Amino acid sequence: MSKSRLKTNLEQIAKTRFGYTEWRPGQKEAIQSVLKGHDTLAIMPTGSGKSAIYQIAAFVIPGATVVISPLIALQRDQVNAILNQDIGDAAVINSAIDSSEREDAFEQLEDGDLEFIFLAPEQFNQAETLERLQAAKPSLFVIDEAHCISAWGHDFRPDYLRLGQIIDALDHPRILALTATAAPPVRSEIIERLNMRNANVIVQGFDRPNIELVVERFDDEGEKQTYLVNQILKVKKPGIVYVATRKRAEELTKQLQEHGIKSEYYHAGMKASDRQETEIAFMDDQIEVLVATTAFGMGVDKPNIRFVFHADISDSIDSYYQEIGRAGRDHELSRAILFYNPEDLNLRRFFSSSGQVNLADINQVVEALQLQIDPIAPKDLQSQLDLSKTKLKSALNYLTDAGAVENTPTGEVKLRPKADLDAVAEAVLETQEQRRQVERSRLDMMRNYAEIRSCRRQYLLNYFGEKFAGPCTTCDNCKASITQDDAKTQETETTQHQQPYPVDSRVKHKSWGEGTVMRYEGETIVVLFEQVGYKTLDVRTAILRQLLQRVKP
DNA sequence: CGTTTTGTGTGTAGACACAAAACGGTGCCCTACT
Repeated sequence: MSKSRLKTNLEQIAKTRFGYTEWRPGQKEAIQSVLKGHDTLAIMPTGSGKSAIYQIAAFVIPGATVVISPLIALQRDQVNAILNQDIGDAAVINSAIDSSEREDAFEQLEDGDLEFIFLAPEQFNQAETLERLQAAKPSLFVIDEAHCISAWGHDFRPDYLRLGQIIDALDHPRILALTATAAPPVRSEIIERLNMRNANVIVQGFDRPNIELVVERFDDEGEKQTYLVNQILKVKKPGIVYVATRKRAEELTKQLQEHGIKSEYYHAGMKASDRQETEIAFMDDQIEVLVATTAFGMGVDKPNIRFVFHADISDSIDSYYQEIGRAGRDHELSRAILFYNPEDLNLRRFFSSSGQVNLADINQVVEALQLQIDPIAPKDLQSQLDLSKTKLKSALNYLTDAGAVENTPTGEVKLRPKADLDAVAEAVLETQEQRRQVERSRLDMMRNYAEIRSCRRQYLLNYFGEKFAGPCTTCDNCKASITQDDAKTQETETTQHQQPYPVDSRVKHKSWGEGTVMRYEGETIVVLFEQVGYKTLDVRTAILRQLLQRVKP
């Protein structure tokens, strides 16, 4: 197929099947990358037609398409969207699907009558799922919301880290990973964990200039709450307030209702039916202010959200940007205010170190594995242990990374014969400690955002690897400095500071080990070290004291 | 780390002080019970 024919075909398909009159930025590029045979990671904002990328690619490439999606509700939405178009049949596989429907879906997939099959990574805990997909020989493997690999894979949903093995066991169909938000280190992890080959990364602009960025700082929790409620009363609605706990969600909602605001809360402790009802009411403009934990938001694309407030700080810039990005999809002016009390960092620190495995957990798993001659399924192993399913899986992932455990494609595990088990346990704990450090440093980056005096938009965009010199004129810091007339000269100076270590180059620090230069912030340089996470150094000191050495990659 | 719940001691009835322990966020899945 010649290039021009491919182009014409794509345009025709987009027009006739999807009703597209023109491409949105990055869409065609991503589709062409997949069609040319590249494993592709596409990072594009929600509402920019990410779904159409895999739908069109799947339509053009012969053979079935597997779509991994984290939430059953999202899977349902996607299937419905496909069934409303004339691009093939689609089905969902999950625990609510009974065995005959499941059987039908697999058979149709194998016979070529089903183009799309949607499932969560946990489905591969049943060996049958992989076997049936192997028989269907899918040609395209899509991972929607791919940042979940990095965000959830290490503790909360460890099956996300096994997707690479699944892909290999399927003889490596083309991979298409999609997400709205992924900073450079997250991108690398997605590529690595999925065993992507010849990977193409397509990134669309991150800037959302219609969202005003503001941080209000408090040292007294009571003052913060009062001010927050006042701001909610004043601001244009509808909007979302993110809080850290379920209890705060319920309390704040009650308070807002007493002020006559149409407010409801949303968190994972609610009945599924109530959650759904609340979400629909919010989408339908029947709720003015939704107070929610992080449970709310994935897949939500409501155009007229006028504000996203954070009553408690997020655990990372990644989470924060994703959450505020739900505001102003209609490109109208919207506000993102972070109500910052440094004490709130403690709860985030607690969350980021929970769910870890300790030495006793690891020993338990290793000892149980030593008694096994044949590979065993984790769920059979669990009955012999005093560990939650998630912790066991997480421990097994760490043991696999340390080279002590071998995984069969169907997910059974076996101890490697010659492993030095004490050394392995130590290595696992060290890897985990490194991860904890990196998580901490991600929270530090979030704290920096809250405390920074320069352009907040510049800080956010640079975090995602996008060049933006600032000032933006719509964040609180830029607005404050416009009145002071030195703002502009200051900014010019910052951008002209010396940058002796190129961005993306490798450097070595004598106590922090090796890392990658992420960005410059004024007179400081930010490096992401594998072992200790993000660190900010003064550029001049770094040079004078030779703190950083350049390393060849 | 901070807040809330549960447990202990006192000294004989109920309450009160204090200490210790538990809890705090994201969702698949699957099993046992209505």
